Amino acid sequence: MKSGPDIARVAALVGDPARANMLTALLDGQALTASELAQEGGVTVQTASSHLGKLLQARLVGVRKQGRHRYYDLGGRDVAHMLEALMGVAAGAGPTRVRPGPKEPALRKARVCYDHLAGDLGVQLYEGIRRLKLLAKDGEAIALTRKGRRFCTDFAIDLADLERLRRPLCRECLDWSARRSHLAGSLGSAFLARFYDLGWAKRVPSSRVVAFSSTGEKAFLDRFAA
Amino acid sequence: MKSGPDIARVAALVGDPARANMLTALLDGQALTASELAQEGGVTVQTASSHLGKLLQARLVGVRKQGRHRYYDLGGRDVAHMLEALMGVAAGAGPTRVRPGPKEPALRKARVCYDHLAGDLGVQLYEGIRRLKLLAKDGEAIALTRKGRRFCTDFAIDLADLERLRRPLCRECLDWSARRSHLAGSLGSAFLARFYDLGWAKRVPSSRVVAFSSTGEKAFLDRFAA
DNA sequence: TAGACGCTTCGATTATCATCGAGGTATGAA
DNA sequence: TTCATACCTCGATGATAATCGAAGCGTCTA
Repeated sequence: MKSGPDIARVAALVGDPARANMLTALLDGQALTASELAQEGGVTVQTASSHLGKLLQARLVGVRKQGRHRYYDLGGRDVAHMLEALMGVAAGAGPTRVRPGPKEPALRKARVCYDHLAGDLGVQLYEGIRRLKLLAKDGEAIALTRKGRRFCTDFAIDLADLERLRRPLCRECLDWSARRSHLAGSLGSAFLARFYDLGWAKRVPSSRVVAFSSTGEKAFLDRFAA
Repeated sequence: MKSGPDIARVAALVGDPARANMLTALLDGQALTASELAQEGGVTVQTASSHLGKLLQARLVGVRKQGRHRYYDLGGRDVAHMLEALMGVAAGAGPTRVRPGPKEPALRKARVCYDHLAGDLGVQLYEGIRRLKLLAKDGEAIALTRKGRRFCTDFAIDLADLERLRRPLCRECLDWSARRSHLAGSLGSAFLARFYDLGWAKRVPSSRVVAFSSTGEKAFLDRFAA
């Protein structure tokens, strides 16, 4: 009966609206201060502090002290993955369907998932580079082909840098809106950073939306969704 | 702020211990009656009924009436996936670490995940058939190679049968214990069924453990983990 | 040193929800 | 019909936990 990990404990933590909002706010990978998270959660700082204490104890978030601020970030990639999985279920569940707010279509199109691109464009990116044979499945891991490595160099992504990290280079991540995979891992992260650098896209403040400029989107589609 | 699906609602549902236990009991894909689920959850039937009503409304479970019984099963594959993701986080979280009960190692080695094989042996199966080039990634979906199709026929798996279903043939599923992918989809399901048929393994009653006989395990490793 | 700021801890209040007894409604058996 | 089973609904009870005011503790600025 009591087999496997204690799933109810962590689910209950995410089950509180205030905490859920905080976690979702952290889902883009950037760290936020306790007061900012209180704002995101729609509660006072005292309440938020209590919540953060619990999340911290369960390792769902981490902290870095910096001066008189305390920066909280997500506990890890598996936490992000779990949250996205929850969204996948929540999206198609309940009689109280999520009413598609004004931001919804934008989120569906392109958003940040921890530190890489998700949404329609994220899926297009992944499928594009698969179609161009820049990536190949080799056994368990996805790996860059020779052609892929050349492409990255051309695209000003320093592979040597990425490979020094202990983090896997390529990884699939399931998209809750598109229900398809997109590219995660350090390479996914590097791609997104490059899009920012090139001025193709930028983050919309205080949301997970990634806004592509019209020229940026054209360039993006040109490269990857040919 | 209020962007994306209502994650707290579903998390709160899973957050109750009784409901969590019920869901975990359903994770192996077989349907259970309301009374059986009450037992699994450690509550009376009235309480269980209340819980099941909520889970049903949120589509986390489904029902089939059959005579005077009501068979509940998991709402879908995405629900199963979410639960596994939660386990992944719960496994490595909290100061109250899960104490590895007697069943734990067995669960880690081989268990049922909805309807296919998970755990170490599940991962070995997947990696084995990848290594043998029976599967290939083609764009977005994983597909059987010609060699793979021949293998299945030899292994007495009726592909034509499987392909009539609307369900995808091959699919990856992330393992919470091994943190690697294993094979899901109707093919994953067919493989497991075949292992039962061959007498290589059988289910341990009222648990998710899949017990391989010693000869069965040898045959399994011979084929897939060569 | 004083004061402002960011955050946490403590304590009291309140609302939510799981729980189960009692009673009600289908289904199946005798 | 009558009884038993499987399940659900209703209502009362109780425990848990979210919430915020007040107060305390570091840290930065002047």
